[in-house]
Amino acid sequence: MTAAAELFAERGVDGTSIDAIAERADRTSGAVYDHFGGKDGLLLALLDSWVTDVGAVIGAELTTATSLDDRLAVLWRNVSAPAVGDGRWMTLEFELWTHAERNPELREHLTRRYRGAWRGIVAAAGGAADDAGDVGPAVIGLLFGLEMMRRIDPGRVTDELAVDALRGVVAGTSTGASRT
Amino acid sequence: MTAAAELFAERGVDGTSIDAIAERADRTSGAVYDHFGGKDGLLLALLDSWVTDVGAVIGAELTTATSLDDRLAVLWRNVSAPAVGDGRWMTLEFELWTHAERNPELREHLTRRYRGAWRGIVAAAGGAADDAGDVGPAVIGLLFGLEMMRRIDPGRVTDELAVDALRGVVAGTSTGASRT
DNA sequence: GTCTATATCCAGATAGAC
DNA sequence: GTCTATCTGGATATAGAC
Repeated sequence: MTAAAELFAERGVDGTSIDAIAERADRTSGAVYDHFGGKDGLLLALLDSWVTDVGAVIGAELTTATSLDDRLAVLWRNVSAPAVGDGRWMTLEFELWTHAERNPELREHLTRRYRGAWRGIVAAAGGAADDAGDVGPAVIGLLFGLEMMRRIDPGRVTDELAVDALRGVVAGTSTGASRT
Repeated sequence: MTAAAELFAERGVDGTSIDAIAERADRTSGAVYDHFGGKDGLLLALLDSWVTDVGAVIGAELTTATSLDDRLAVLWRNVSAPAVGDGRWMTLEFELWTHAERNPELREHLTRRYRGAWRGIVAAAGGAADDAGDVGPAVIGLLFGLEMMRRIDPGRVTDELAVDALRGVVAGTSTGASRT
């Protein structure tokens, strides 16, 4: 799975053959098929493992963050410069999303996964624990979108910009936000 | 190019062969190579054509939108339910981004393209025309990220949520926003 | 659990004729 | 500007032995 994560990040999922993965892991393709059933199964297994790791890191860092801005900065840091993987897992995450668009089984898996993440955001981003609705998708969406923009023009998306934008989204989607 | 756009959206860029594109266009692969030089050239041409179309639609719709919320709704509608293409161009856009991650030439092209888009956002989203910095990447990032979330769970990301979140981001990243 | 060997198929790309 | 023909390489997936 480590070999697959590396190669997927380097060459993309479609650009990586099972043989290449097996070779990097000092195995043969037969073993990969036996374990994961194919590339999709490997993708799913990888996805699950990654979510666990990043979630754990964020959870740990949040316990030492006091202000809202600190907590938002923790989220952003784990997206823009994560300690997990080789620091490029967002590339892989976007690719998983693309694949899910055309694979119903994978899409259902992602739906479940993201619903959990959205729920987790409420505690991290707001104080309003009763607001289980809009903050989650808005904050995660913004985190992902900002990272996309940052990859396109790294100098343009600063940490300060990210926290400013996140604070705005939290204010705009929390319960009781003013609506024009 | 229409054939390519359709097939890319249906099966993904890597899942589409030049032969398949040529066949749908009632041509042969030789003609495609002659015109675009290969799949990457075709991708670039497609990208340019799409930007022109969507930009024109948004520009037209913005002239009839008066309030800030109306203008933000115009932006969101053209991302979540665009009139251009078969309504699924965001899938293609995300895939182009993924390819750009591993193709410097394509990435430079995207950087130029997005810088233009960010500039265009200032007029649409704010009143503050002097604030050429943070609003653009923040708003486009949020639009893209929200659309990602909507694809994962369509019922969860309503138009109202999107406009609320966009309004928050505009407030948070405009000049003079309060910083804690 | 992993290997070898192989079946089957399709990809990108180019040369040269029309 | 488009075609046919073809070279060359690599992909998925499985069967069966160890």
